[in-house]
Amino acid sequence: MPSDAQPTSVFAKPVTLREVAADAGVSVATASKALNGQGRMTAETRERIRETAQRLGFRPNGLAQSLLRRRSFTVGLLTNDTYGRFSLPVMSGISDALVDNGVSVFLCNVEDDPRLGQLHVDAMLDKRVDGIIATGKRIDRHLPVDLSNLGIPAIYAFTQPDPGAVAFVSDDAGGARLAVEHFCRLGRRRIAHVTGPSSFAVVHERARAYRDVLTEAGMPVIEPLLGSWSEAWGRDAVGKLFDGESEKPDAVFCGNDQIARGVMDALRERGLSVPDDVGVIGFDNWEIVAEATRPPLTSVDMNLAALGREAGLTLLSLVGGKPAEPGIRKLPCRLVVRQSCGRPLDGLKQSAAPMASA
Amino acid sequence: MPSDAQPTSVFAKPVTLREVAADAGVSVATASKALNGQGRMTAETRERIRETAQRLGFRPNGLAQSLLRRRSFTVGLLTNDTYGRFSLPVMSGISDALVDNGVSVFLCNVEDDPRLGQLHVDAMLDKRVDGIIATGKRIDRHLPVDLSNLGIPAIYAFTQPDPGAVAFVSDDAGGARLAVEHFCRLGRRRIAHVTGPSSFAVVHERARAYRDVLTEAGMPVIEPLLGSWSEAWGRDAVGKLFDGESEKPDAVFCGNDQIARGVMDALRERGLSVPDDVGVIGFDNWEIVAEATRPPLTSVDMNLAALGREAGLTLLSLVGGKPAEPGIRKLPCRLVVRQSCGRPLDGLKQSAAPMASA
DNA sequence: CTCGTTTGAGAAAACCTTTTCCCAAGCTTC
DNA sequence: GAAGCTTGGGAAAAGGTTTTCTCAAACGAG
Repeated sequence: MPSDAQPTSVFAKPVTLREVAADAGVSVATASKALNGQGRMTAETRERIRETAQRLGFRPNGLAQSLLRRRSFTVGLLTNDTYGRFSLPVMSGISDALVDNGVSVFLCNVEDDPRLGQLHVDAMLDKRVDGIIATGKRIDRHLPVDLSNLGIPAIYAFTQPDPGAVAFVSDDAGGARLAVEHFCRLGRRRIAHVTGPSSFAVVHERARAYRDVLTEAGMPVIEPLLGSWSEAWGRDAVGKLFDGESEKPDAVFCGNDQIARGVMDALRERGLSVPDDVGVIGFDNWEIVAEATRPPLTSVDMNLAALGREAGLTLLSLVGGKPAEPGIRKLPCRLVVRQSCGRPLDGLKQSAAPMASA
Repeated sequence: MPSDAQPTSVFAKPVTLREVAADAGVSVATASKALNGQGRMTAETRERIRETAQRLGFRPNGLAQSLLRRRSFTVGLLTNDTYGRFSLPVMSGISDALVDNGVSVFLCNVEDDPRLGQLHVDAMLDKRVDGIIATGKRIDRHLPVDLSNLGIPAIYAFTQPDPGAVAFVSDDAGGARLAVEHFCRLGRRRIAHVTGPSSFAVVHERARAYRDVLTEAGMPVIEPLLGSWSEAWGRDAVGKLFDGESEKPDAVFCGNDQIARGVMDALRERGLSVPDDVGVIGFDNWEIVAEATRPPLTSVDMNLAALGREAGLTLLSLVGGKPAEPGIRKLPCRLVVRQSCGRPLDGLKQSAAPMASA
């Protein structure tokens, strides 16, 4: 004896406002107003309609609403970051910021294929997204799409923007300062920098900050070692830093967590202790890597979720008609301290004496 | 002197079919038919309308179309996989399969929060998605959402389905067989298995396959070592396997790539060579890990993109009204051979002689 | 020359909701 | 008792497209 109160059978046709109105014995106009708290009517009528809607499982058709409001409550997110290492936190931030406003996000991976990019942008335009956010895996490359004359707002997050657009990126120089200054405060005297290839803009930005901090502090600058973003390069770099005749570093600031991991592995294989002999700091705070190193890796976090949130909110206000200052906004990084950078060398070990054991 | 052919100024209101029709001097009905290749009219009329639409930059309003067709060409993807390690390949497969049909994907991270799950499901329902796909980070846990009486088709991909639903998962037992049989073919005689915690169903499934293959081959079974999914556990497990008095393994099949990495690191630290002394195979084929190990890691790939593609296509046919057999479909894994498992021991080293160096 | 058929194109309904305008009934006020 | 106001609610347009009917003109056959 099934209760027939709930008409929700599998694949039932959604119930419309018209049906609710009919059931409650009013017009669709009145029903609409009742459910939206608009118009004037007796409390009794309003309640009866509400109840009917509830009972029937009415749910307003978003497509019809969107059509009328000329607003789909939908945004598109384009990315070329296959692993989602950067995009996913950004996505998550965007989604967080928008879900409360009833806005959903289309995620589209465009690889580096302009055809695919066009395909997805067209699909978004057809679906009348309210705006588009572009994100990527590096700040200095443009996605293979043209978002400049779409008729809807576009925002760039962690990827190279069009000129005149609004963009949010991480403050890489600031992040690098955070790391190097932390080493300084901890009493490290010879700080090296191992980073990625010269073709990345952030490599130069961070290297410059590295130099600046050390120069300001009157400490020796070791020419940054440029290579690839891999563990293998991190291991190689340790050879270059520790094999020569010159004085050995007591700290290494790495361009990403994978390099840091390589550095740490190589140091251990040489019998050097991290953090006692050499402190290590990474970049990206990719937890899956940072928490697997021995000891866990101190790393610069780019606050990508916050960046995504900002981007989402800004897009929303753009959609709402409020103009936004075009240009690139750099959002601060933060240092996530774990154990690879060591604790303050207080008294115990005040002079610059790297390589205690070995 | 700007060319005034293109009316596409920034934030221009989209041009409608009505405007195209007016400009071409026909009715909207005719215009619609002309652009869709429907109806009958002179080739001249059709061409003129097409050209007008082109010139005006007309793009049919998908919302209006969806409203009429009762089909939004949109699907929702729910996941709780924060790192996207499993979800992203699935997502990519789904997207690949659907983009050609003009279908876009809403991605929603529901964490493990029922409130968030409900929120996102409601948003999808409001937006009239044609169907929903649930995916996750493990096969034996259900997402914190109820997809059973939504009135639209739901499919499960790489996550625990509702009873009676359609689901696609990886064939973990098959994947394990692939790995162990590969070791057998390569001539390894003592194959160990280091895997994750007992609370995961796949741990038992794979362990069983491991036992079965060895038993069938008349080879010794070492009781599988259950621990966590971490590198640290992989390193510990090497201690357990190689410290005792019993005969040492010459191969280790690991439950994921991180464990495999830990195993390889520990073996190297003991002076054992991979693959010469001990072969190692991982699971997941997480390239970022598998390609960073020394040497690169042979690993079982669950073909998640293909799984996503299947799920997408099946959902599409469900949406189209074709019924699908409910139940769980296991999709085959494949072995990605790199260097950690070694090459066939041909002649050179036919007897079982592990631990050559040490 | 007339009847029937084909051709080209338009009118209108449908999809579902929101909002503006309008109207009738009841009430107050003088 | 009439004029004006308030109250409760409905009719209709709007949003943009597709599709089914309908219709007039042109054409062919007898």
